Amino acid sequence: MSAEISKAYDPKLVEDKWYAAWLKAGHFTANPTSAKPPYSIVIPPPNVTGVLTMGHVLNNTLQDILARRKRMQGYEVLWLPGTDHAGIATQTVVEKTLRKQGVIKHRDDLGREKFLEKVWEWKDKHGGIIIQQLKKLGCSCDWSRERFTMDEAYSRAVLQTFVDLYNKGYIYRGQRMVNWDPAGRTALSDEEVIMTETQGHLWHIRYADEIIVATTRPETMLGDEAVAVHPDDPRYRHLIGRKLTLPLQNRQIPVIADAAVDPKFGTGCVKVTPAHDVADYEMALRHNLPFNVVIGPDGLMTEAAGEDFEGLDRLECREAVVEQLKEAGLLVKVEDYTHNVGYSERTNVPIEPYLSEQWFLKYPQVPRSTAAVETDAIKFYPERWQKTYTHWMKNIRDWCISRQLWWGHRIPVWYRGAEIYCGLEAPQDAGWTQDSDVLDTWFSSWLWPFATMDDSTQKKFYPTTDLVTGPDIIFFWVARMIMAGYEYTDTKPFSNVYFTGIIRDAQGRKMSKSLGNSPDPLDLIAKYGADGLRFGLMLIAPQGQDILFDEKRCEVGRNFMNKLWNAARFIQMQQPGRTDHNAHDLKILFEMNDAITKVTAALDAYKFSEATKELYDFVWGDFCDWYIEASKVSPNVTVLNEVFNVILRLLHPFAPFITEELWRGTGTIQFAPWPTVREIPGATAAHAGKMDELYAVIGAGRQLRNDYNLEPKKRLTFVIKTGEEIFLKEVASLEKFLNADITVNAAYTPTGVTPSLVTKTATVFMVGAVDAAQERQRLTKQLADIEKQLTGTEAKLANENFVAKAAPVAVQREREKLAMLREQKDKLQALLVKLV
RNA sequence: GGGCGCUUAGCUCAGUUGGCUAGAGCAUCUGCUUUACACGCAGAGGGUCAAAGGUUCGAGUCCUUUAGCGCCCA
Repeated sequence: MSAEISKAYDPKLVEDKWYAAWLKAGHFTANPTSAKPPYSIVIPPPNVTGVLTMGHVLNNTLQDILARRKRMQGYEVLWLPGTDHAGIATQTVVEKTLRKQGVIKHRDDLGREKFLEKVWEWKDKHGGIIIQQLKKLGCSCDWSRERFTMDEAYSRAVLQTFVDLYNKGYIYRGQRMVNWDPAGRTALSDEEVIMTETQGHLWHIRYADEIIVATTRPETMLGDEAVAVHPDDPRYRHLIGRKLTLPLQNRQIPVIADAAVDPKFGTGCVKVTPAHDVADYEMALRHNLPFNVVIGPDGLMTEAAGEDFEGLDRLECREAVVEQLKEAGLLVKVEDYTHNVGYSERTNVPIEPYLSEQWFLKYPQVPRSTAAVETDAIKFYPERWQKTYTHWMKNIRDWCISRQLWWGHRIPVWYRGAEIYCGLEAPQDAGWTQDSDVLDTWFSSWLWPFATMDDSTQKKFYPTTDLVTGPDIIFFWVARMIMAGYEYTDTKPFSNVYFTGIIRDAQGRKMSKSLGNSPDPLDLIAKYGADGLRFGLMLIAPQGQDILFDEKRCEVGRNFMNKLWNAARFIQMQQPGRTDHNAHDLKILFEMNDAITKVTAALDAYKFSEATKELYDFVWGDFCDWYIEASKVSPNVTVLNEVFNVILRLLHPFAPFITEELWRGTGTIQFAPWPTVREIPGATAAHAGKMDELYAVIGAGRQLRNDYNLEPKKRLTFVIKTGEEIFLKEVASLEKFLNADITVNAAYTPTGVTPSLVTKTATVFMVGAVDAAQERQRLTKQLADIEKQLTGTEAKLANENFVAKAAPVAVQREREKLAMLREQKDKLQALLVKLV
């Protein structure tokens, strides 16, 4: 620390400097040959082309806190970073950009290879941004081990996994109804579909004299192959087996009976569109109906839809169909109707059920993975996510893993006529064509905890210890990693999973780019410092609760860093003096031990905001408000330094930069030992209690001063009436705190009107100021307060049940309280009598 | 329809296995260039703990029901 230290803390002069120094020293690099016990955590890989959001700030601050504390606790720490290729998101962004630039209309214009070149170019240009941003935040990742899901070695592991699961029979190909994203022109897994309650209509259409069907999607009628009724529905039994003419298409379709029909829905007869509805598809299989595809993969109507409709977008077609039905007099009525519609997580367009040839995975290791979480072999924080996990695992369905994209790991399967070959390399002989699909991005990220590690790293650091992620990807990622871990490493991939809350804006809305309510973390870092941002956020991030973020929070963090900075300035200005432990020293040393205990326990339990609050209160309240103020009377520089040293160490995981800057110990604070409680003679809870009473008297004195509007500058005179010894010893500090001349006198009797306040063990008299009326009012109010409490306590003790059944400690406590309150009451009454 | 969570001061939230007068930060009000800090100091006001019922000597805390909000799954 330089001799001249500025009044206000400026993080800009500190943060980048230290981060560069840490990198240069290689402090974040994990050593697999170390003798220290291992601690490891893998980053949830952000989208390679993404930028830092508040969600990332939260998530990565938590991981950094875990990693930094473990380093201080003597672990060999690996925090493994990396990015995800995010197939559909990245491809969409690149395609959109090229389109805007006028380079192409569609990726087909470039062709697969050229397009992929463009994506790689994009990745090289934008791929590093989020990594740089994580560094700004102070993340202590081992950058030498940074991985990308499309790295050569990683890709090989992904393909190897596919081949292996194929050979084991877990992977199969089949013609199925899948969730189709017509904008991305790809299949999606169930998890990528977001069900949204949508206001729509229910159109009632007359198919024949007696048959009216109700539908939310009239455009699909062009592909109808039947009308179905419930077999026991008396209204329609006589129609089963008959044929009717499908309106607009003039095709003959049968009336069939199927128990899946709900007689209560609409009129009780439903249209059956085998190729465009999941339930209808199942029904068609049962009844051997043809699959008539009228909506193409691009969301446009096909030739089969008829010449009036071919080429129309599915939503335009809906209007056109309704219009023609209306003209034909077949539209019976239209009702408003609220129903759930699936939207693509990525492109935000309504999902189309679509019949296509896709690859599916039957999940391996399901029972073992389910049990792991149920038995706490893998522990979830907060615990309640267990239920969500278990429910999903017990209702697990095969995973559609093929995507009709170009950006990703291409499926390692080749075809030649009816022959299929699955392997890491293409077959040598001629005539083979590779499957054109790529794998779902999550099919690569489920291998992340181990596929990112080379052998020696794995040997030391796998399985990993903690995982920090959002509950929104519990199925996408967490569950799948557990299954992959057991399948490929025969062990769990991590022991603890901490689920963060979701960051929302001050109005509780999810932060999103389109709403523009997501502040740029880099702006916040520039304004408040990374430490301030981290600390402010940690203060409001309780376990498992969503976080309503407001920029004001960062101010609290910044102010706290400034407070810490100025405490350091104060200490720096002190001259060595006294070395004994006075009452204030013992008090702060007790509180220090208490803080060490509480912060350690909170972090052990993953209660980050509790730890942060404890630090805030200890530093600002105990240390700055009381101990530094007391030090102004007579400092003990050794104790000031010892306590401050502990503060810096406790705070380092939360605020790495400023603590390193202020650190006066040897070497970097990053490897300074995590504080532990030290036995200090006299630094007891009993002593701290006495000191709290002293502080209460100071509070009473200040209150008297304020109540009588006396300036802080004005020197006052107080008499403290008490038999407590500590007050006699602390006259000097009382005088400093109260800016007053203090007399301690156990037998004091005031003459005339003397404002006073009664505390638990003392009465504080402010000698000299006079206002009988005001004083009577004050004392009366205080007396009323005491009497109210007294009534409650008396009632409690008068209750035989309480005395008989309550814990003896509780009863004893009440008795002591009663005695104290009676004493206070007597004192107040005596004072009031004198005022008359 | 099933599951989970939330409801405490104007705002955002703490509140351990039930037990001192329910706390903090922000905001508000009063007074302060007190020689670490106005990103500060001292003090004050502000709450029927969503509602009802129950268990208990005692409920913000445990149980039941209801209402509102949010999320997940069908």
